[in-house]
Amino acid sequence: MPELPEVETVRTVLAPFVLGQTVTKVQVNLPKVVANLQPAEFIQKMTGQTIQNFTRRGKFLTLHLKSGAHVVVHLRMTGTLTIENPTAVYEKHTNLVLTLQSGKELRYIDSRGFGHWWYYEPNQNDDSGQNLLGPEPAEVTLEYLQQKIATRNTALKTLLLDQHIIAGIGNIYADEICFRAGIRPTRKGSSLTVGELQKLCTIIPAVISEFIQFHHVPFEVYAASKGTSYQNDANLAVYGRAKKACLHCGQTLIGTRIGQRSSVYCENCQK
DNA sequence: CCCTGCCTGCTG
DNA sequence: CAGCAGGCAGGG
Repeated sequence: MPELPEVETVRTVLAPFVLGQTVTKVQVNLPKVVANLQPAEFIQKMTGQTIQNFTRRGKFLTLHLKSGAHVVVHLRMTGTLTIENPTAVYEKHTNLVLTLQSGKELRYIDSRGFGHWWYYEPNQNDDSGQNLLGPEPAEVTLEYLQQKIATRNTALKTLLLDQHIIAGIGNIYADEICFRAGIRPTRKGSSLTVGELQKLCTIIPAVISEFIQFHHVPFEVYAASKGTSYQNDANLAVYGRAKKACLHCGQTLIGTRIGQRSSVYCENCQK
């Protein structure tokens, strides 16, 4: 569910509540959430740790602990993180809870249970997948796209969704990027002109950073929606708008499937 | 490369 | 009720 801009929102909104905090208690309510440890081991290793930094890479979040260990969190489709007082009612599917020295709780809620947490000791190899990610959208260059996109006989949309090529783009922003670039998501990477690759190079970071801005909400707003409202709907040009009028030309937007993912584009504005 | 499984919940 | 959901790994 959350893509890079949403994950970045989670990070910036929650950072003030977790930085410098010591974990006083750990609850694991759904064992499989912790991907690389048994719940009891995770609880034992995490209790008493101090959170020194909270970073994002693609759609992955990392809690850096003062001990040198680190914890990776991936929200997948439905994972959310919230800060609550211990007295607050527990949402259904509250799968993991870290109680902080402030008295507040960092709660991980995930109805589908696809998301994961990984714990790594200081010198342990991080096999969460975040080390295999492509560059952040802001780091993409024309040369890189020529090498990774222009050589591929695969739909542009599918390539944009590949985290090994570029980190952080999901189904929403893949469609939005294609629309903004005026390129049909069905186009093969190999069919793109240098001009189009150049356009992508500018538009990919622009769209991602714009939505990070849109999502910048005060904690109260974030908390009120239980970490699920990212305030992006009003700013989406094509995602979720199949059969509606294109905001640029008025033509009916096409809804289709590309690589098993729902996709929307404008036949007139995108070539 | 395509396809499935992982899960629950919401929508038509 | 079927079908679909903003993600990803694993297998063929």
